[in-house]
Amino acid sequence: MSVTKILLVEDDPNLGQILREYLDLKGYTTDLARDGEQAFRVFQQNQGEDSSFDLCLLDVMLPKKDGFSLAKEIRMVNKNIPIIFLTAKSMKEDTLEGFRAGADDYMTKPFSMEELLMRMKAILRRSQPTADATKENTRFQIGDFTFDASQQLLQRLENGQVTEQHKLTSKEAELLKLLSINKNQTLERSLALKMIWQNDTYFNARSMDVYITKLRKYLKSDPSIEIINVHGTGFRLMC
Amino acid sequence: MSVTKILLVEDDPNLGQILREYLDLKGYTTDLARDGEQAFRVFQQNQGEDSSFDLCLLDVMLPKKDGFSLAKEIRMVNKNIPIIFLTAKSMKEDTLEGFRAGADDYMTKPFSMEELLMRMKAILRRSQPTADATKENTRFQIGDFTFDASQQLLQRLENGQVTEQHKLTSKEAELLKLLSINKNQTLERSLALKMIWQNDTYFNARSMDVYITKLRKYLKSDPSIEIINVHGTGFRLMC
DNA sequence: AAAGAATGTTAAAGAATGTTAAAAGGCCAG
DNA sequence: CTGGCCTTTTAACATTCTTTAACATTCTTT
Repeated sequence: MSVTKILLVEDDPNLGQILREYLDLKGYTTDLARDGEQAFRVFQQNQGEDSSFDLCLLDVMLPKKDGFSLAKEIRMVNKNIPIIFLTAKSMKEDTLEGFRAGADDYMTKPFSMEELLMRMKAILRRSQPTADATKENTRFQIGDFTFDASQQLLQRLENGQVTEQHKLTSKEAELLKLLSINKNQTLERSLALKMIWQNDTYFNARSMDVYITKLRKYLKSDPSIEIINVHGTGFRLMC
Repeated sequence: MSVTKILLVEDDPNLGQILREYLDLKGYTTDLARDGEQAFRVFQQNQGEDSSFDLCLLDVMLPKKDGFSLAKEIRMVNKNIPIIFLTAKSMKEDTLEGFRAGADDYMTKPFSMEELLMRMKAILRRSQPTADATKENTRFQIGDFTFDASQQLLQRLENGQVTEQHKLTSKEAELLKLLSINKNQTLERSLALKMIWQNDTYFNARSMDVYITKLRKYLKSDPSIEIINVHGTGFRLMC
């Protein structure tokens, strides 16, 4: 990884183009997306490859999907990637909300491109050493179970012996993966729906409930594992 | 390293004291130095030990040795420690110079302490790979009862035997957790409402009263436990 | 002591979730 | 192309959670 790749998401064509040119001039490779949904598609396509992004610059106000939601989804796929918000709003609530979503920094418009560059460097300097931790984790430990998300395989191991094994369907595996990433934390319903079913509707939500029941059955043999419901919010995998 | 240690360098006694108290309140251990030379001495003395600092907050304008020079010297001793500048000057030249000296961030006075905290957390999260938000304290002792907030499980133990067990709902658990954190202190109604129900309205307050009744029922079997009401203020868990 | 507000308690209503089974959709071998 | 098999969605019914309503009691103020 010699070239640093930036995902820039900005709907203002003017600013987007200028920033892109500036960053390219400074030796970065920049991909520019115009809205939140497009951005997430681009991000996912590049993820895991040799060509995955090193840093995200996200406008907060975007068409189709706002920057904060986008950040949450990106972090779901890659927990470590640095994220900087570009925002016209300077209200405290917003900045705090942004940091909660896992931002590393933010810039309030209008900003100096030099300062942006300095902040990017400060963050990249810190995140480079961990760069290999960026590689996507597809293996999870869940109580006695080992779950390989890419193989969609869930195995129970008791002193080295495989005592139980389930081949999961794609939907089962995707849901269990999201739960595993957020182990011991609440996975928001709407987030899971958008990640797996693409949109949050009543029927998809019911479908998800059916899958929760299935996962509970698979994991039943280890009583220390539980998928608990947080009423009105989502689910939490406890172990 | 369970406690995060901060080196705070600020010559304004007022601001220094306030910041220190705020950070201590938030669970950090803070050392306060008044000038650049003193600061560097304190830093060196703590370096290398188990008790070395995790982050520096440096005022730029300091007696005896300015913040930028101090930062350079500190970086000489420890290349990785995160540094945040506190500056009254907002001129671009200065901020750039600061970043060149190896800053991770800077705050222009006057700033919000909350925002400072958010930025500190963003930086610490990245520099402490082991920081795991899942492992906060969630176990409480309430009379004969043990309450695990993350598992939402309330058990009565009598000489090692579980004689009673309640799986709490999310709302029940959140409320009992707040009460437990403030054990033998008054938990303010409006605080609990904002934390659990997001806003303080008449109906949410009544809902909370219903939950208080439920918790009292769960805890009834140990007469040494009481949830008392402080009229017009809130509730207190006594035991 | 009386009035008004705050709290205590129970029950009912409505919404969310749990679970099972049947229907619909997709894929592949024959 | 077509029947069987697997996956996913929809339907139906059961259960649980939260809020709201209603009425009782307690507290504070006057």
